[in-house]
Amino acid sequence: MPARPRFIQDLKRTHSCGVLTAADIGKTVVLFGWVQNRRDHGGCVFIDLRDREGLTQVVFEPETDAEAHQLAGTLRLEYVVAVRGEVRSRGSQVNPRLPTGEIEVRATQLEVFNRAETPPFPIEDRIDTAEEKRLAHRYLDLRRAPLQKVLVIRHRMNQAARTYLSGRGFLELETPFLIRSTPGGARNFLVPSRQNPGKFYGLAESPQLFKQLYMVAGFDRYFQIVKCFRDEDLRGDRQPEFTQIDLEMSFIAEPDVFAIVEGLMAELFRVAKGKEISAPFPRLTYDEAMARYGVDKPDTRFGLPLCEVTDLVRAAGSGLPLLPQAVEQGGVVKLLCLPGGGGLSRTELDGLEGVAKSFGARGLARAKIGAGGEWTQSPLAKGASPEFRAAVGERARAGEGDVLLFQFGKPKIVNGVLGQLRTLLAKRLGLIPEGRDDLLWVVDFPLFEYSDEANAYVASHHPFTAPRPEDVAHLLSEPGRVKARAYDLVLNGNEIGGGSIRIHDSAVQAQVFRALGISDEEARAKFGFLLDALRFGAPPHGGIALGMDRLVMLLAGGESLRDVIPFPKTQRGTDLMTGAPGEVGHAQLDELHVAAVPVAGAAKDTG
RNA sequence: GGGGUGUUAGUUAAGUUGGUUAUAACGCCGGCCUGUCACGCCGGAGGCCACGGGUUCGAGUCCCGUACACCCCGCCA
Repeated sequence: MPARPRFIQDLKRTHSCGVLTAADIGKTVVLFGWVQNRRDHGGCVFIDLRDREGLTQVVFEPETDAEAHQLAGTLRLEYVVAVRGEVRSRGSQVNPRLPTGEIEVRATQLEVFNRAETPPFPIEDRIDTAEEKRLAHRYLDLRRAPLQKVLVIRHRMNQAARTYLSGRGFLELETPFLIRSTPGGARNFLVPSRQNPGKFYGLAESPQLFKQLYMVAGFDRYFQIVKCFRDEDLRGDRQPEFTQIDLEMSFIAEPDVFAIVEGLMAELFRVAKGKEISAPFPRLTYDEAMARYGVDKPDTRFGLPLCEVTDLVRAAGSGLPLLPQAVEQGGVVKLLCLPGGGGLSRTELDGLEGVAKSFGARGLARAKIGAGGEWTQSPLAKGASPEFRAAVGERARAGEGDVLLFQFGKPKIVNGVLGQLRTLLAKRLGLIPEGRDDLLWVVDFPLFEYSDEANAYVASHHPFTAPRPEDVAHLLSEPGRVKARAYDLVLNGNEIGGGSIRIHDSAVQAQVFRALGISDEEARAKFGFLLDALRFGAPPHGGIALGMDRLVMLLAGGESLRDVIPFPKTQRGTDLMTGAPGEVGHAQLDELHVAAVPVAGAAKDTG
């Protein structure tokens, strides 16, 4: 009796588990995969075999092959097996929910490559297992089709970006991760240098300076799909290491960057969603965005604009409680008009005050407009004259039954609170149209922002961002009014990219450092290499970086970045699978010339 | 750094006013079953109620603290 052919050595995989159809009936096939499900009828045994492409039903019958049938009885979920058999019609018993539902494979040979312990959670499309448990066994979570689908889309987006940019003269060039720790901006992860006692590398928070140096070196167009590292507190849309599509171009201005990115976004939408988007994208100035939406990344898919009434309050005078005082102190008064009160109950509206406070508000004055234009349920009702109410109503286009939500005080707080309320209410009231995608550019950011904490101006983008030429004269005299040649790309209220035209003139760069309160010596010490580079013939240049993870999340679907990053960290930056970050021994620390300081109140030293 | 929610079997959840042996479903194990695809039927095992204190005759339940996860504010040039 001749030896049976062996799987892998003699019998190669002929098909994946997602492709067989009625057209394949009669073929002998070899499938490899995992046992998704088994239905054992004693006589015949059904197995759903799974690989990354899909599911195929395999049937084992004693009369077809007794040995395979007997072995099939021992199969359990997630066993890794090989099957050889004949593709057969299911006759009238098709499964319309499966792409391969017209056929099944009648097995003539079965081998178990590996058995599996019972998984800690089911390997199914829809599970409600705690994320904590899924992250601890991420390799099992990644077996599930929804995650595999996202990573396939992510692959396509990476491919599309490379193809698109390469086709337009961009070179994919690498930059170091281990760099000099840069002050300001995001906190760097530090890496102690064994060879240089007492010194540290910083992990690059972006390739910013190096891509500029590529421009100085004459590479003209650079791109990279690159990891960035930032040691800041995390959110659902922020991870300590994340990926950017980073690009930089020489001899260009803003419209050139916009055109390239608009084309790139069109490609990404195409491969991720099969959707065509229209370009150019609308442009909104930073000031317009703040005035109308309260944020610099407005979601324009719905209305609910903010409405400023500072001037009306000033004109109305002192009859009103609180408001005029806020205006006198240089504050602003803005409001959000909820048509028909948004259909919210009084209790729900009351609850908004707590929400507003969580966003930094001191309170949330509101007013419901009555039939005669009077204000009710409002602390402002008493002091507001009919004229004031009418003027406010007209400006806010408000009428009977509408509810006005007021904020007054410092613009930053007022805008922040109302801006966040606006998006929250839109979600809660279902105002966001399904399937709509709004892409837009926000431009003319301020070059500097005043930091109360630092008691000084700080760069709002980064210190290498070019000021608008007409503002250069004000750099030192009125830094607050200088606009930057910076731009953000916004998708549905999410910042998905940001960039700028850079400073290519060392004299301007020196002035910016001075405006930021960075002394020549300090600038020399920290960015000497860049200042030098700018003096040796730097071309005009600029670029942008797109947040790849966030893009995948928004285009492929996902609640958080953890759904689109294969091996993500928790909110505290830990990896529940590997246990990173972990403790290291004294010997390792000694070698690095580093000593760990025990945390106050910590349990004990396990060294 | 601050606010909020949660933690009960492998998984998801229930657990009343603090009171007998902590329930259910799915999964798991054993048996039966030749057309299932959420297969079905019979039987069984499985618990440090996150951890540490406290209140009480008695705590899964009440109080305090800790840990972990998630959401939000601050932070993210």
